Amino acid sequence: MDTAGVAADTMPTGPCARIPEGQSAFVREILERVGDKWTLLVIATLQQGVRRYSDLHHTVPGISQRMLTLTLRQLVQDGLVTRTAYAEVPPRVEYALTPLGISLLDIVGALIDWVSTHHDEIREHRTHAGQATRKSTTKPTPMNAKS
Amino acid sequence: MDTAGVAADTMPTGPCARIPEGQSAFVREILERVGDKWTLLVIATLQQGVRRYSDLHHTVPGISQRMLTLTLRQLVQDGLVTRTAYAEVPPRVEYALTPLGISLLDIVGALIDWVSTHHDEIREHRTHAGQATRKSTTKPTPMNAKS
DNA sequence: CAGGATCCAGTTGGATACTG
DNA sequence: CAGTATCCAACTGGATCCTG
Repeated sequence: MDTAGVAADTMPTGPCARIPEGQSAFVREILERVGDKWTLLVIATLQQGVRRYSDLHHTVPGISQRMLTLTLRQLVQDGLVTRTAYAEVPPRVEYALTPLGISLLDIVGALIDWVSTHHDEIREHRTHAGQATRKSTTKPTPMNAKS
Repeated sequence: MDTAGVAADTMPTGPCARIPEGQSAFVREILERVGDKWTLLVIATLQQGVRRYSDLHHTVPGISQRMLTLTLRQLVQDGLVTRTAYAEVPPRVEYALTPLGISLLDIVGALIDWVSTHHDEIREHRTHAGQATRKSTTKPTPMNAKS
């Protein structure tokens, strides 16, 4: 899958192809959206259907009420999740993914898949890192005879 | 917008359809890898070819030496980027993406593409959010539970 | 030029307690 | 049950100075 060229439309590979500043703003926007600690986890849980607050609190291991509330509120505000509150005596609130949220989850699935595929490869690098990164013993074209 | 019945009725996957704990660990690993402030930006810059330290420092707007060094070191350690140091009088170090890093960038491209497509949609939600998310005045089916 | 070391501000996020 | 509010520890990341 390393040979697949999916979306490189706005990324010209020319010699002077510096990174567009607008593009970096986009990258930032992604990270601020899904790059926090719980957003993706909540979305992934919501993928399996409508969930109540306590359900989410129980399903996502280790999340606090504060973080769950904050994450959900952000997701609702961004239109990725719907919130439905029932005015019952025991309060009941249900959260569900919107089509927009589902589409995001679809993209994220590819990322999860990537990590599942390469995470052992990465871990291998992490363990004994630093043998080819040494001073260039292979000598590509060093020593420009500066002096 | 208010059609929250996206997949509400579809409650399959049985009672034990909770999110796999191993999966959440994977999600975490993704975020800790590419979810920081600069990693994706550096990778995106490296997509355009081999870059020197100062090149990266100049190309990625606003990054500090500390963060550039830390990000690069992490990427090299994970096997996503190669580091080549030339033993010249003016030190020269070049960074380049490995096939693994390229494959990651390919996945991330899809994410960028998603944001490019839906970011105006999200912004629209963010601006006037909070009218359909109110207490259910429509009274869906507030059936009194048993107790 | 490339990067290490240190200090410090801003932010994230967890634990707890309280409310409607 | 479904949050809200407050406090606080940990981490992130920027600025600056220093080294090979």
